[in-house]
Amino acid sequence: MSTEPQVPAEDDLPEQLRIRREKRVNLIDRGIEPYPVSVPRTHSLAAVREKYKDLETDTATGDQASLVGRIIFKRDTGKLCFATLREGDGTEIQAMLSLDKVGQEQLDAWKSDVDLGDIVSVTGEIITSKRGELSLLANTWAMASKSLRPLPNDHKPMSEETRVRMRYVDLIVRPEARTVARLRPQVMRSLRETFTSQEFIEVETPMLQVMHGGAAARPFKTFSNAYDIDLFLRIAPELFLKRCVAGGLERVFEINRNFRNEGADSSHSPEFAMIETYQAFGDWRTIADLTRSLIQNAAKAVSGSHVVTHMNGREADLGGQWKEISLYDAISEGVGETVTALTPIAELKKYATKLGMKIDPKWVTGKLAEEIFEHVAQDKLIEPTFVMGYPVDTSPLVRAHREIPGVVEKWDLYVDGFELATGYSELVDPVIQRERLIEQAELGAKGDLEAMQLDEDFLRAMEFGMPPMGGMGMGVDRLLMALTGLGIRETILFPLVKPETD
RNA sequence: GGGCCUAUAGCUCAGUCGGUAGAGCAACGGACUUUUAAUCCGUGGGUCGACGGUUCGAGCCCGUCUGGGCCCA
Repeated sequence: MSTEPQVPAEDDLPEQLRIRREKRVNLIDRGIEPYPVSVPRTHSLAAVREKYKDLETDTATGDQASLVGRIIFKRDTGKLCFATLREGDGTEIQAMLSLDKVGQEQLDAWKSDVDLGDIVSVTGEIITSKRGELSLLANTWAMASKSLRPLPNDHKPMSEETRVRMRYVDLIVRPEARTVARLRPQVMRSLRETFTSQEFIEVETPMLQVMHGGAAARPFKTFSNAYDIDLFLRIAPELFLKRCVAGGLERVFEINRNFRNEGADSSHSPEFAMIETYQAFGDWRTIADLTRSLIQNAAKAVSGSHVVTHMNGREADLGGQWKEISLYDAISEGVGETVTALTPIAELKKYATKLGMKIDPKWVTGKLAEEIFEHVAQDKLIEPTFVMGYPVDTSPLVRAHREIPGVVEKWDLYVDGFELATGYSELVDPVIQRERLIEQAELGAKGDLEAMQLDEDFLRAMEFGMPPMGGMGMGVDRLLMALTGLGIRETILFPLVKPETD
């Protein structure tokens, strides 16, 4: 079965598709190339807009230009035709074709050959119209690329499914889609600049891994013919970045794709871009400072200040020092009793039941505590908030808290109610690390599909001596969400969608 | 995994009580030398997601499946 869109036999085509195909054939029959190798273009539309921005109404400049753009608006009248050309950055300029400039033959051809969505080249004089619109008054025109499909209605937004399945059309018709597409590289550049300014170096570690580790998640599995072994698409780069730090690359980061074989919804995608970074001789506090500067600099890069404006108009202030709360204090407040990492699971279950939560019997004590926290507090975590101090049994790669028993030096950063980043004082004791990973392997043997595997090579690296370090992971797509207020499928150009079926 | 909503023209959507399928934009033919979602006259365009069932008759009711969305676990 092909996943290509099926084009039915010619005579079965919907009317509008059939007519456009006939127009293409008609062009060829008249010796006109519908897809020429090149067309005249002397200026970008943006350059013309910039140069003539102060031109008064109804002015003829005498300046000649050849402009190219996609027709997004077209109005044919008897002897004077108007069309709006749009180029990639969204800049638009009007083209005007009048009988006395282009002649009857070219005017008729324009009316019959050109449709909304076609890409055309027009050559003529830069003018402003009687209504003040900056325009090119054509002497001649040429087809640059004939569109065989009608553009969607410009005045009604496309459904979300159509936008995602046909992002190219979304980009043509919706300025916000192009804005978001350009926002991502701005953020990426800002992140790399912040890292570089603090002497972090970017490394690239394997995406195909012999064993999956570094996070609790189900992996995608694949197979190497050459090595005759199963491979996993990585769920996290953590264990390789720590190998780098062991080797003396003291400050490293990686921005790249992770893959998790789990559900997809408005904040989860099976493949997603992730930042991970490790700083030798740092800890969870220094890495929190780094995280804040990464996010605040990104906000400044896209909006000019630490206050970002979401697509729905809401303003979010990401500036200043951020609030810190203790996980167990928040739980205690939520249930009205003192809860610590040492509170027995039976008591936690009692509190959870009283809150009306459904309890998964597979949850360990720490997992239950985290679930209670999310239940009582997540909705309140709108302004940026570091949630400090997580249970040890859900965090096998984190160092024990230097004061609080049963707790590790781990924070989660929440913004707009979702988890944006997580940071640790990393566990570097190879003996304790081995014990924790063996516990994970036992969970895996018992059927926990998210448990980590025992990575002997990683442990060997740690046994050579890893410096104390802080580490952090942050979802790039989620950072985009925090900066724009959009859902994850809007921040990813081509999110995974199930194939269309006929 | 469970619940609810949803699928109709190229796009966005209506469709009442089960009785010949509708609108706007888009398209096609015509008029118009300053239009900005122009206006005016005329025209065409549908396997109503798929498969079954009930019925004299199904876009509508029932079942199954597929895609999409939301909520819950």
